[in-house]
Amino acid sequence: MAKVTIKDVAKYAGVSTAAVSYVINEVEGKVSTETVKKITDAIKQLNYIPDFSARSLVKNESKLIGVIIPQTEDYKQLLLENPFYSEMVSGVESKTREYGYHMILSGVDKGQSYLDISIQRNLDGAIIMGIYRENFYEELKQAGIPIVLIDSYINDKYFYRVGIDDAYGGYLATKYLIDSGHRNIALITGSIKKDGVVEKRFLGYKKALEEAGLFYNPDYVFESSVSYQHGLETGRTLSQNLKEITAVFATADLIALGFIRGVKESGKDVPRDVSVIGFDDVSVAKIFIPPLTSVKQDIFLKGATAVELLINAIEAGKDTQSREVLLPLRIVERQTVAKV
Amino acid sequence: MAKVTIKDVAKYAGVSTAAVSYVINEVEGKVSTETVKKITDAIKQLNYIPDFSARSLVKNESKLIGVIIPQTEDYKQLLLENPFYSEMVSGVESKTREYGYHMILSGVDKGQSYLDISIQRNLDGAIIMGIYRENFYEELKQAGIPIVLIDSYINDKYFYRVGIDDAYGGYLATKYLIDSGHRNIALITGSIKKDGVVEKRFLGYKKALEEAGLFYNPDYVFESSVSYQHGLETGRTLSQNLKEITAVFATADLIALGFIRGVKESGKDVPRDVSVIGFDDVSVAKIFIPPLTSVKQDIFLKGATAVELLINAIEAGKDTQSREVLLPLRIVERQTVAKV
DNA sequence: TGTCAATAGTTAAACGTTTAAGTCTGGTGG
DNA sequence: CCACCAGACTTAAACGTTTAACTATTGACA
Repeated sequence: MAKVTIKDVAKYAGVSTAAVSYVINEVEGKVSTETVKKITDAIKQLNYIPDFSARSLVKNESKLIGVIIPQTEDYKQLLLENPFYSEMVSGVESKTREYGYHMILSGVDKGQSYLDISIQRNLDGAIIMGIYRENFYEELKQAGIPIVLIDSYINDKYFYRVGIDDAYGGYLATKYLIDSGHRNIALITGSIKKDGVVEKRFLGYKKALEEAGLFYNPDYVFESSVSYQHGLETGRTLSQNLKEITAVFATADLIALGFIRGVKESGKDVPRDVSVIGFDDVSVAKIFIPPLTSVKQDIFLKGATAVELLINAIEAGKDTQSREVLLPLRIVERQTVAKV
Repeated sequence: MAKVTIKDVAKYAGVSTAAVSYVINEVEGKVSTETVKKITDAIKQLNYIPDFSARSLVKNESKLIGVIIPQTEDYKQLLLENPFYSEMVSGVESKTREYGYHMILSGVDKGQSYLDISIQRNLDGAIIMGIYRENFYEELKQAGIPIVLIDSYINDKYFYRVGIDDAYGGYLATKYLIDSGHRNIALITGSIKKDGVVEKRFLGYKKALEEAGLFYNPDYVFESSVSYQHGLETGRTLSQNLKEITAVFATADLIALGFIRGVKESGKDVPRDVSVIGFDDVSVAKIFIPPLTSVKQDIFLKGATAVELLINAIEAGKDTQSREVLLPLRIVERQTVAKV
């Protein structure tokens, strides 16, 4: 069954391919209403569906956007097991489809530049989640397409950005613990890199302590990777000698969950022996036992918003309203922090 | 910065575009080694990257595969929050990239046929996860491309399939509970549809009971949706009057997790008051408290295997070895079932 | 010396669209 | 009645590749 092309439609309707193209693209005043009818009928009859590759070639637009999410260290596997990313991708797909685009979800191979796929596929735009090596962004600009960065503090006007106020989030979490009566609050966190999301949260933590007249104790920060494993390990060690620490702010829910597990393994309890607050409010946070108190951000919306920014930029050209949107944050109280 | 095309390369190297094309496609014996060198140099110099749209047009292959996963009932959102699907997608992406393909991840809109995107994008193949309405498959066949179905019992030789032996899995789970000394075993499950995955697991459950000389009691099966919510609710109601039930087989981890939560809410404990075994061994199962005993399948591998089957079919044409692969299953013992 | 074949290229059509430029056919206004 | 124009189309080039068919050169061999 050979592919039905615009030529078949033209022949069937007894017109030129140009006429057909005009009605597909709804060009005004080029073809009379009766001919339009003939053509739309033919399209229906033959079940014609345009070929985006061919269109892409001449119009230089593909209705395709690229989405990259971080990978494991061996570059083999997307961090899609992390609910944070999968929820975000879900938001992206939803809006993408709503706008009549499709999305290519991909990681980037070791040596490869993201530029490659952008050119190969003629991407109209791209959404990048998370942080990459510095010159990655320079490569990206070469592509010459609109790009939105999610959760990045890269200060470059070329990029559109959607994120949250991470410093405020860190502040919020810490203040919540302080307001609950805690004084000695540990921080369990991924690696604190200059201008990274994690650093901002850390800064918020410090600010809240300071504001409350509390002493910032570097011994209270446990810095490693943002992973369940890191939480688990510090939960284990920390609960051996809990000394004066009564509460913990984990800069990601996954860390918090690991921590709680580590604590429980050691026979202690959350929140009886130590309180925990997480960050992100990933979907598992609420089904966990005990349900995790966390700084909630709307992850699905984050993905969806990125698409809106992007498609605005693609279609409106330069004159898009905002280059940056910050989504709201709020504490959701569940059962992992005790009032003292 | 205009796009660099094969013509630019040809001009730069002082040859025809055909020659360039031959070296890109590594056609043997068409161009001399020295000319190859000239051309590859030119490609490097100009940083030329082929345009897949153009290639797709003439070769009628896009190096693009489509991946559809189920959606929420309003068709707005992918079931990507469900770790089962996100892990599988991760497996798909990994292998896809390894083979030099890209993947379009998409849901299907209400009225739309999946055929549309297949034709629009010239997909080389597709992977369908989960179950859809019956005539969906008929539409799919129209596309004329290889398609692999994951977790489907559709009996149609057109499709490639990867799955597990669900009946065996159900049997395994139930037998494990029986071997642990349980006699009155409830089943909490999504809706049991003819030839669905869930029905097979149910059948396995019955078989294990039978084999052990136990009475199958229809009052012990709680059938609704495969969701955390369903588990939660039956956990709540069931723990009110636990009468003689001592163990529960949930046909999905998410259900099991909800159930445990419901039980705990009512002041009872797992596995003290009731044992629970899940199915799938989703990544959260092991980080849950208590860690969930479950029938493990390798979800990532499932996605990856689907890609391998698919790309074999695409590239080898008809003569691919197997049209169907069943992945192994095994119990992973954790802390939710008690020996009595 | 003439024939043939192998090697190393080139030419040009084709893939399925879009779109600027061209053509034809009736009007309409002067 | 002529010039002009608007409306409704068609023609054909272009987008960036691939590839079948062709050409030109060289060399081997009878």
